[in-house]
Amino acid sequence: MKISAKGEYGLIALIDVANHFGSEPIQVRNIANRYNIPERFLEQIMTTLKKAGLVKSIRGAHGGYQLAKTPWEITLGDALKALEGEMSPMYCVSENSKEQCSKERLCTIKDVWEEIRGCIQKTLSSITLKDMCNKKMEREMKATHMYFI
Amino acid sequence: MKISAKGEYGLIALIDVANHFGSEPIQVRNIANRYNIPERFLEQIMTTLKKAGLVKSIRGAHGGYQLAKTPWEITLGDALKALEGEMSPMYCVSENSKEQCSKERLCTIKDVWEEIRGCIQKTLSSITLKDMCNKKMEREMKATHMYFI
DNA sequence: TATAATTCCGATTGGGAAAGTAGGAATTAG
DNA sequence: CTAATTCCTACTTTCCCAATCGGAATTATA
Repeated sequence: MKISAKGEYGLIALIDVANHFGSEPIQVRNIANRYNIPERFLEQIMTTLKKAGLVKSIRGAHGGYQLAKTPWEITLGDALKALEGEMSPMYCVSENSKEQCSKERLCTIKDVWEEIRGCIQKTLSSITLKDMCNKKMEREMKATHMYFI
Repeated sequence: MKISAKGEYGLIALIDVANHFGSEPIQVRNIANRYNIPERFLEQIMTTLKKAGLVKSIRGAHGGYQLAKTPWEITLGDALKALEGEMSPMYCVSENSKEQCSKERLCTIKDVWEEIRGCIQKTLSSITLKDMCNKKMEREMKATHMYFI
């Protein structure tokens, strides 16, 4: 029950792009170097994020990626749904579960999975990229003793 | 982010054993047949549950498995922890994460994983096998129109 | 005591997905 | 024109889950 490297890398990259919101596009190569992520792998992950409408790309020299929306319009839930599929512990409680489980009528466990899916989703959809950026800034200020006052 | 077949089968089996609490031991073969689980695979899973101290085994003819505690002393959290390892979305927030992540001091995502781990754990540790048995009985009564009154 | 029913132990296999690699096409700034 | 970049498609490699297998050890019972 762990998220994959794709999910982790993708989140890191997306937050990094969010941290540069409003400025020049960010290149895959830079992100990959900053966080020690295999470049060609991250390339593909960015494509996923683009298809999901979370980032937009600018091709050619000086190209790169930018957020497709504002940082407070994108939640971690959006991001992980694009990267990992819906964060649910069991297929039977995923949104796109086509075929209904044959044992559903007598299954007592499904309710549990449903509850867990719910609390995960609630948490993830309450946190925006903006929140993550803010938190990062706080952290860095503490780490470098750059307090206001 | 899905639980494995091992986790699912194991939970089903454990609940089944709980449903027979107080009576004769239940055989792997029977459980496997009842729920259409590969018998030899379930065998191994039961070993896992036994090592975790959730069931006890009786060897030889007329042997089988019984709960090692009462159904209200075992939570779904206990069971899944034995079967799947701790239910957390990321290694860095698992109890037994030996080596601390080198980027931890500046990592803003860990808090999120921690929160998710917490809510999953809270849910799972609040539900006992007894609860599952009760729920099952309710379901079956409804399904067969055996209402009291 | 022989037999059948079990759990127990260790090894092995097969498949599929995750993780990463690779080549080159298309696009664009300078 | 050139260098920097994304884009597209395919391939490889690695790993682990799921399942299978053979047989040993244990035990009730006929």
